[in-house]
Amino acid sequence: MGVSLKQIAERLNLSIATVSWTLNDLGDKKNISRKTQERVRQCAREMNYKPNLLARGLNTGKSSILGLIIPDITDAFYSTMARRIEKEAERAGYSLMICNSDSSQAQEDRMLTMFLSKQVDGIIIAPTKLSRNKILKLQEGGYPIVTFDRVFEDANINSVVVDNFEASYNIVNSMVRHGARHIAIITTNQYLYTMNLRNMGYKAALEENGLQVVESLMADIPFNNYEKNIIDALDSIYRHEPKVDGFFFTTHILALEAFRYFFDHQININDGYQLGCIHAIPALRILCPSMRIAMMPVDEIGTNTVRIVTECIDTKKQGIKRTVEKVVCKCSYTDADNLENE
Amino acid sequence: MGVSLKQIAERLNLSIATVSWTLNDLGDKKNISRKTQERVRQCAREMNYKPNLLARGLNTGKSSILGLIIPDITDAFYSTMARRIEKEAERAGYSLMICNSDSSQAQEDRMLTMFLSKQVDGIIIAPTKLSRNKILKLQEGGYPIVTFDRVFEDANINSVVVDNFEASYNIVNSMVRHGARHIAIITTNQYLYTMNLRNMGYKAALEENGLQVVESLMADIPFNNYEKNIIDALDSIYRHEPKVDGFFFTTHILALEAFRYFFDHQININDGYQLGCIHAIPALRILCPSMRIAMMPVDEIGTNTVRIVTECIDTKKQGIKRTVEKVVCKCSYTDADNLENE
DNA sequence: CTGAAAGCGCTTACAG
DNA sequence: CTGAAAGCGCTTACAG
Repeated sequence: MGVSLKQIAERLNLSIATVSWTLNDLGDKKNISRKTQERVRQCAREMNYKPNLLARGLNTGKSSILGLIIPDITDAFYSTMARRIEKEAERAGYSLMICNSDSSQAQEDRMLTMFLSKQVDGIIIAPTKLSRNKILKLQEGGYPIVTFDRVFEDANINSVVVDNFEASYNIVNSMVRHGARHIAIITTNQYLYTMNLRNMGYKAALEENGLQVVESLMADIPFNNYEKNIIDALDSIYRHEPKVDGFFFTTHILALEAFRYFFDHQININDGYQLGCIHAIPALRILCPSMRIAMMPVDEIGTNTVRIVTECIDTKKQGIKRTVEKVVCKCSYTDADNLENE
Repeated sequence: MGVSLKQIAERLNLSIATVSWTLNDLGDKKNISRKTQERVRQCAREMNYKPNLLARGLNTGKSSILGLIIPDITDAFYSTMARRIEKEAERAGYSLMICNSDSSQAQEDRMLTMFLSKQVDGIIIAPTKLSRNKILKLQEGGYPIVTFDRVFEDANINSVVVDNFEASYNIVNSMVRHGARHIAIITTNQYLYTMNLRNMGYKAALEENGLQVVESLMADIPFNNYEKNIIDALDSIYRHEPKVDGFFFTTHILALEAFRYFFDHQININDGYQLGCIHAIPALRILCPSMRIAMMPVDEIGTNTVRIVTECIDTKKQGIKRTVEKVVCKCSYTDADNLENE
């Protein structure tokens, strides 16, 4: 094991308290002589002292760790989110534990209990639908927790949300205005509230523009084995709706996968189609520079989730905290402007 | 705070020890009556008892946490590695803390000390060159630590390595055999041993095939602001070596970025060029289906890093542990065969 | 069959 | 100016 306060204290013939106070910069406040403080610091350096955070945590009841639960770190959206949240957490004096839930409730449950056992000070989570009750109970018990991305319909849970309806509406509306008449929508995990909103935004935009909502243009892809499922879905769309002239992808993962399909089937998607996507990864800018994109505000979401959870930790005050972040809808990946200004 | 063993013990009029043993499945061994055990379990369930892992860790000297330090979780290679390692760690009974080092030694240092303070049981790290001494010292002190990906030249540190020289050699050799005569190589962080090996593999393949190593075909991109730097580098290559007919990318990040350049400059890279890349992401299969790829064995690396670090934890025995994993060099992304069988 | 007690390495009132 | 001591919530010899 490492060096303990006790060892330093013994070496210097001081009490553990004196050493602890000095090393925690309470020396002046505790009226410990500058000379003693210097001796302590010197000795700690020599012995390469590192505080045992388990002991400290046990004592203070704080671990200085925040827990993050996301569906899948290999999803570029979540990895950038994780990075951002790590940075914010660090600034607030916390380190971050990241766990994947695989979008499975069982797994999410296990991560949640593990975090609680580890005495994590607060939890940030992009939850599956089914965890709602558990999360709600935690929050009601005064536990600092905040949801993002896959938030719930009701407003009783701390959350950082985004207007998914509006984002979808704006994208699809713009596609129509630029000439698309038969726009397909590709969703997955339709049961998620978030996804549902995107679906509704799509429908609203069509109806607003006097276009029909056509069932066979709407594909919901089971996320399990989506690589195969999307092929079937696109096949079906082309079979039933050969005049399809637009695709609205509700996640960048499906968009990328669709491009594989277009490529394999030698469909020149950059000609005669309007495309739109919720969020995007850099590769998409190369594959389809003209795609309309509703970019998730990663920075704002990151900042606010951490802010909310730390606020919950600091002030034990109740009350639901919820912020709504602006999605930037752009005409293309590189475009700086917001679509709404069209 | 949560429920403690003490509270359960008081409620049931038992000792803390009895409760602890029962809940840790030592009841039978300790000859605690089945009836008592049942009462304890029942009560724990009712009170929603969750063990405080800080306390347990402080006591046992084990945190059951492994630390992972990687340069950047948004890099697809590292995120898949992290996922894999998390899974393996879990199977071995550990949870994983992931930290980004940003390839900065200062940051890496801080993460390392943080992990030690948190009493992490072992560390897996893709290190920057400069951390060598620190890591070596830790290992010599008996601390379980293993490196991967960015390993060091000497063999004194536990590591899971890959034959970067051979991988590069095979890729470039195949490019030449398929007709390329002026192959550019794009590197970054050339100072890393790993990168250096890739560079040497490239040179060896050229020389073996009677081709000259041309300085102006070799671009080393400073990773800071690589998006801009690669543009300058490619500009320079096309200026000095207009006959360039092949590109060997030493990382998939640079490859993707180069495709942006090719696209912006309307260079049809799928015609008249031989391409090769170390590792790849799915988008590349769409952008350039004919690219030769040396795929990093993510699963094997993940399995072995965890195996080595847990072995170090379990058996305190010394001795350097090192494994060399096979890189699969393929003719194209979807190709199943190994290039060597050509 | 079960308990009393020490100890893991800290922090922090309390005391002088 | 500094110390003795309790306690955070566990585990685990030791004892009966």
